[in-house]
Amino acid sequence: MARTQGSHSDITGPRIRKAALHLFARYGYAAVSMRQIAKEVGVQAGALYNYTPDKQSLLHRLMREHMQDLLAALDALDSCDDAEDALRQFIGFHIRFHLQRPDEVFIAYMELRNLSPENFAEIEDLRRQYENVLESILDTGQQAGHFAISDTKIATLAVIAMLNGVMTWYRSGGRLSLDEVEEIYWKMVHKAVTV
Amino acid sequence: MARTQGSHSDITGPRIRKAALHLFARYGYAAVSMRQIAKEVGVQAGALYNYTPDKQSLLHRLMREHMQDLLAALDALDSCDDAEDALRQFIGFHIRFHLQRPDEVFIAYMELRNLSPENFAEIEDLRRQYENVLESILDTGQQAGHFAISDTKIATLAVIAMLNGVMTWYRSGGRLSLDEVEEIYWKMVHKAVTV
DNA sequence: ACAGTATATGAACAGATGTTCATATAGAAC
DNA sequence: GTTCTATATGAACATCTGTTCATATACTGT
Repeated sequence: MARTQGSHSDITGPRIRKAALHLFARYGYAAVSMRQIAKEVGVQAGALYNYTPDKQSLLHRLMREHMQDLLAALDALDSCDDAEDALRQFIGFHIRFHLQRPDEVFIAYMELRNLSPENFAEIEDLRRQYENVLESILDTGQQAGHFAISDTKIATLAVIAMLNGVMTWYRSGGRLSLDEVEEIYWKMVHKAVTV
Repeated sequence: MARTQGSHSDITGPRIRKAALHLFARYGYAAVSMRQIAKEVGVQAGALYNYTPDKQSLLHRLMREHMQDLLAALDALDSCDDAEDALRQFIGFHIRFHLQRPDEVFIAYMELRNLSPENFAEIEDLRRQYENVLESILDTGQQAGHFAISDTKIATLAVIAMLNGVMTWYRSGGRLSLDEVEEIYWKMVHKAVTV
């Protein structure tokens, strides 16, 4: 056999990335073979190389696109003049965006060490950009006298780490609604950064 | 050749676990081969099987021993009557214990999905025990009227997630001393859980 | 209908994988 | 010194690894 009926790069390409995303998130990049990805797509392993130069690039692309989507979505929010409003908005955005993309989040977090040095540097830069947005919010509130934070750099990392914790336990249809989760975290974070 | 000079299970055993710990933390369980571990120890791959029935058991043992050490160390602390004292003590303990064992912590966190179902259940149980200690502290303080927490279960996970964030950025000899880090996190957590 | 291009197959590559085992030597006990 | 056991070797097993490539078929434009 050779080219199959209905085959199209517009279809196969996304399907490959979706399968890779799913498998990488579930078993880890190193534990997943190109043949497993191909099998999930319903294709032979060789066909994958029409869509990625190698396995590493497949991982890198998934992570890069995720981080770019994250930054674009954050950028699309209405801007808030008040730091407290901005912080609340950030918390809600972070929780909702990440809960909608559990696989991407998991990979972006767990597979950093499987990136080549150049690819790693690029992803780290995107991550830093995201953190900087929160840090600016905390800085602004601090200078306006609304917040009382010992160290805004650390507070930034602490808040993000805390919010990321949600991904490990939240299940939709569970005890708490998304609104409730958002409210609980907002209360905790707000108290933590306020005088 | 066969048995080598100076060979002893009391020496080789720990060296194998140390090498596995180091390599698993650095490259991930799936990405590390038995031959790599053997090479780091200075031995042939076959010799590893005098010390572990298989690769999976090697990972499991490392994780189990780490969690048991953690629980034992926590248990050895002086007990505090006051919930605020207990919380502060817990925060300091968590940060210091985990920073002393970065490889173990990393593995216990990242390699859960590479455990067999039975092994996973065992490690999860130990983790739960640890979380329960913090949850009791929060419950006690809540009932005594010192804390104002919407949901102690979530607050427990939030605090631990926040503290775990320290492992990703703290470097000894860096900008902040351990005492300073502890103080900053204590302030944030204390404010977050207080009225 | 035909030519050109896009997209797949499937075999092949060299090497790595976890694990087993017959065998050999080192150390311990008497 | 002899016997027994603990501890290693190194070859072998079948299978899997990422990647390449000649080839064949499906689609696209004329």
